[in-house]
Amino acid sequence: MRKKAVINNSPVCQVRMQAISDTMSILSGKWKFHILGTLIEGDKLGFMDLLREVKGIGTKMLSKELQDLEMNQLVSRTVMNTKPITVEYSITKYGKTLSPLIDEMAKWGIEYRQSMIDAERD
Amino acid sequence: MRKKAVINNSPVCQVRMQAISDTMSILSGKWKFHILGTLIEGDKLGFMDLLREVKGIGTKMLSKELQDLEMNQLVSRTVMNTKPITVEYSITKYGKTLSPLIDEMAKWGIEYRQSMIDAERD
DNA sequence: CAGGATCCTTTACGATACTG
DNA sequence: CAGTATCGTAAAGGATCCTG
Repeated sequence: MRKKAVINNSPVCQVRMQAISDTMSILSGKWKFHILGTLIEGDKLGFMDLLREVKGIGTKMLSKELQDLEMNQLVSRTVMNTKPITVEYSITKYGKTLSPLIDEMAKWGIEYRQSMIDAERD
Repeated sequence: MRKKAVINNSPVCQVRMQAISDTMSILSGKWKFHILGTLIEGDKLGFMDLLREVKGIGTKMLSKELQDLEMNQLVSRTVMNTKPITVEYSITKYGKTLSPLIDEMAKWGIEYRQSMIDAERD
């Protein structure tokens, strides 16, 4: 009878894993963090503004990702009364609750780059 | 001449975006956070242990993701001197630097669930 | 036990053209 | 301007079988 590795599979831990999955699925894809980051920097941007700022993205992806984010209340979309019509996207109050997470990602990434540079000099 | 939205595209900001991309690409895919989370909870797990703990994953994905993580120094792999051979996977010291990020993901996900529940009762 | 090889499905993503 | 529609490619992921 072999030993079985026992890890912490308490309810708390299951909830944690589920939470991580939730977060990941909401922020999944290549562009969401970029879009959110951009909107956090510069509040109120038009579709074309985002297309320019989020380097490399196309209209299809931008449109789709914005819809996802809007559905999850992370960004708001306002159609302006102009002609031709313009739209203003901005981050919601709720979307701003992602700032600590985004900051952590940026922080870790920066430290990662640094550790790569350090490792090169040996 | 139309107004152009000006956002913060300073070098600092570019670096930040790049850092976020780096982090994402290292932790990309459906399973990396799960594997890391599991290894942080229960240090020293065999391949089969992980296969059991990371619910839903198959051998191919597990194997591939572990290799990715090992390549980035986030987990270590030790072949034991047994027969048949067994392997011990564990999180590295460097891998543990991801804890704050993982914690943030879990935290946000939990709050997200709660906000969904709250929104339901209106 | 640990994992590679193979085959297959599905999803993500991208380029381009078009519309109110 | 702000998208949608269409088409095509590539990558991700999964099921199953096989081997040292």
